[in-house]
Amino acid sequence: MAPKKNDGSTKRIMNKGAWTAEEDRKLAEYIEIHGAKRWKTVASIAGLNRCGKSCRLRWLNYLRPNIKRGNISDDEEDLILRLHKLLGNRWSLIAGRLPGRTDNEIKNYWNSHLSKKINHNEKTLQNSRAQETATPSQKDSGTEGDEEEEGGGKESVNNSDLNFDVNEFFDFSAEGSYGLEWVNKFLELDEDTMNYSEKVSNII
DNA sequence: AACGAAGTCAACCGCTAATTT
DNA sequence: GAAATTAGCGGTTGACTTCGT
Repeated sequence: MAPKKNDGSTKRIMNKGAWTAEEDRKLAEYIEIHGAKRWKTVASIAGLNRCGKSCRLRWLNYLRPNIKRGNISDDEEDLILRLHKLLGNRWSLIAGRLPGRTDNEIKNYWNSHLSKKINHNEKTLQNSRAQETATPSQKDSGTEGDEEEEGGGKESVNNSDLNFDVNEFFDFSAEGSYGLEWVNKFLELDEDTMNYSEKVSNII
């Protein structure tokens, strides 16, 4: 039998849309006591006429302690750009390396700010390249700038010259540590225009 | 001041993966 | 091992706000 869709197993009409302060309070109170698990029961026991998914999302993106909101710093932006280049649209992984930021926030920030920025940069890059073609020079180093996207989807990074399991390689299970060592290591290497294979062998 | 376009962000949806029974 | 349930992810939507005319 196919798994039931969502958790809307009952015919009850659930609340949708923006959360009220009262709902927030109930949810936070419940989680404080019982912990953040079994979202379906959280919803019913806490007296929230919401589906479990909605509760989970609200907690993770808004009510959870230590959430940073707004004002993404230049450093954070830079990190997002670089991580996205490495990981693609794997927002939760990117968010995991930015303490206090949520995947939803980063995804939104990317879609509304950074993607445009990148498009703009690519255009200017293309223009300058077009001018350079008058004097054909060094071969196009590939990657940089034009790969964008397509990292997401499955659990692997597909670059022209590299295909590996990101989770396996970087051990994202080290939750909470926010260890940025590997990122820094990678990003240092990224400064050069070396290809991914070189990066990996260097990290190893 | 009014109105439409563009931008932003919270929340929902559909799906897969992981876990439990 | 199979089925059911739960958790989590990324894409998308829609309400609200800001900006330009």
